[in-house]
Amino acid sequence: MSFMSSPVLRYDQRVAVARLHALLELLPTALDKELAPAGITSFEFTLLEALHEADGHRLRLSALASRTNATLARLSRVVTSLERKDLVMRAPCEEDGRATNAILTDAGETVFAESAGLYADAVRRMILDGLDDDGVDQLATLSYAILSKLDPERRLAVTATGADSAVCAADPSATSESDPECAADPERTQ
Amino acid sequence: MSFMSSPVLRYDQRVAVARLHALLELLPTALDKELAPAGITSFEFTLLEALHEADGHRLRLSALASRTNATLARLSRVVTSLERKDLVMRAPCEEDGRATNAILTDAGETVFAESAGLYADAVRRMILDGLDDDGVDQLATLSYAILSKLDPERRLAVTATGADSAVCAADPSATSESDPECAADPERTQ
DNA sequence: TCCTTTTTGTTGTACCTACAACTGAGACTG
DNA sequence: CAGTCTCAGTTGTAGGTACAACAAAAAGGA
Repeated sequence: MSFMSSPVLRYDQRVAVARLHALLELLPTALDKELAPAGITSFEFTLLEALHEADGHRLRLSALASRTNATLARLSRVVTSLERKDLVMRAPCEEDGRATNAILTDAGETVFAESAGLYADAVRRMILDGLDDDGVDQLATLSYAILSKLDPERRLAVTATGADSAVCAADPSATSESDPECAADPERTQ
Repeated sequence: MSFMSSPVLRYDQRVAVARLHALLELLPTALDKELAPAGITSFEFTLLEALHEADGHRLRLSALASRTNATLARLSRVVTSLERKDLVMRAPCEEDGRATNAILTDAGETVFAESAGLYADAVRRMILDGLDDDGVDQLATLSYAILSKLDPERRLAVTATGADSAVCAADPSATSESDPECAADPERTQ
């Protein structure tokens, strides 16, 4: 019990971590500000995007939680908020009485379409623009490496193996026999 | 007005951004959980660390804001909270009647010392462990590239040029003639 | 069938953060 | 010195998020 992992980090490690920390502090707020004109947050955009890409424009809350890397509790509240703005509807799931589907409304689809450009521009301007192809590749690899340590059991959509993991537009055959009424996805955040 | 920057991103870009987004969502919470045993948040640790490294264990609130990439409003509240826990004291600045110094107390020093190992371990386990030296270097470079776009005027400590930028343990001669009574640092967050 | 466990959400509570309005102290001008 | 401007911090308010306790449905066992 005398040495424990050395208490301090190397200088270059500290620099890297400090910068990452600054990024964690600043980027979310900055992204949110870019989407403010559309009346939604960056997280809400991700949610609308997940619904847009989903079969039947609907997804179970637990599936949404997995896609958006959020807690079910958080998701429930955000969906309630989006419901008040008429961007999303709730509908009970026919197949499973416990489950609830979140469904993108027409108004939600409109807002998503409007904010998609806004979001893409923001992402380009604040993240991608200075990076060459190698940089993008490194960003993906590094992020994945860290995420893997945060989610070793690969319960999240981002760390899931397979082509549909992060951003594929819909995964038509994700669950074998489920009809569009109940979008499935067994994984959840916590 | 017919083409606007192409509305969608390339697949590899979307993957990288989605992963980064997941990181922004998950890492802060995960880090906070690691520090919970010490009774402070990751942000509070950064604040204590900044004070610990500062000359005379004191820093003006605006300087702290710059170091921690936070708003002055936020900082004011966090310092109040730390004051209630006796980890930090407030003292008016002798040189400038407007300014307030935050001073690390002995108890604060103790908590910092205790949580430093906790934090270093967490950072290693959740961020650094899977990365080789190239990875660390890429992380630093990528983060800096993005931060530069968020803070083009280099008002923040992380993006400041010079050796004291991110993590140097104290910068003894930061301000030419200021005595330890009033730690200076003209830059602020907003 | 009855009982227990797991899964899916929901909600009470507490805390944290952003934004904007505000106070008080220097600085600068005439 | 009055008037104005800027700077440093504080605080009201609103909204977001986490954690834990909860209810209801489904699954699994004896």
